[in-house]
Amino acid sequence: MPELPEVQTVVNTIAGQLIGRRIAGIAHHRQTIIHPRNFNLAGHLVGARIQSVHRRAKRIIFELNDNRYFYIHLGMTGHLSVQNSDAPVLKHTHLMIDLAPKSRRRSEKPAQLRFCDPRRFGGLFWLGGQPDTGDLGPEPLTMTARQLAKRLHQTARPIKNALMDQKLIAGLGNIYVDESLFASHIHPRDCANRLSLAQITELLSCIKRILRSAIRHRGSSVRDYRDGHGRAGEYQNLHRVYGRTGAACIKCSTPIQRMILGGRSTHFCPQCQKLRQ
DNA sequence: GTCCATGTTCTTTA
DNA sequence: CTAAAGAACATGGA
Repeated sequence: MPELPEVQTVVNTIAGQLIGRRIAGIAHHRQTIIHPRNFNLAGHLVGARIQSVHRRAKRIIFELNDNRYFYIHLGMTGHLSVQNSDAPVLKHTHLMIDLAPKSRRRSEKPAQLRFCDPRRFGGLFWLGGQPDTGDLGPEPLTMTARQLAKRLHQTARPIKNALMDQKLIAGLGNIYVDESLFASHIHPRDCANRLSLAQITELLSCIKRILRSAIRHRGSSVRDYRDGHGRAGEYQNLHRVYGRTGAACIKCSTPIQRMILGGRSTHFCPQCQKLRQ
């Protein structure tokens, strides 16, 4: 489900409904999606107020009023939304956080933040007082080409694998790496440390343009992804290589090829993205 | 039954 | 030591 644009869109669609609200209770949760295991979630959350909600890489970071933090990762199929407490509970809903009413008006219906995740690759991660776990690379949207070049030149991995590495650059996933490499005419298997500064400058500029456009289009709904209102994104209609195996390249009509790199499907145009090695 | 899936982490292999 | 490759997690759709 979620790469940077999708996670940003979820934040954009739920933050306003959460900020300033007190957590009144935990209605239901499955312990295995809570980290660390056996963490007393209700004991730490109930009574706290949500101060801010923001995105870091693919994580949705919640700041509580007493300077404690946790984040929710959507994994591959996670959905996060604010719903009325009497709304039907979908199968695979693993966490429901009761929100205290915003006002005292009796007409306001009780609401819950709900986390639903069929494959359970996602979860809630308690951070305590330290929001920066130190295991993530820079944000692509604020990174400089020099910064990216320095990091890429330290590894001989294929550029596709390097860009998927959250410690090297944080927030990209399979869709946006493939799309960015196509846009910058770089073969996915080109060695990261053999790319020129000019190529990396172009690559980063494509990454930024594509991510911004994807956020404007509220993410890519290929399969499972929905925003905080349950609404699909639109950027999947603008994919040029991802999921287009065998279809004609939008620039040169050559059939888009698919190969496996880093254990993931990798889509590219063999004509527009020549291997330079 | 088969293969595939927007992610991360751990283990095995080279 | 490094890094590549593979498996694992769990569920569902084509």
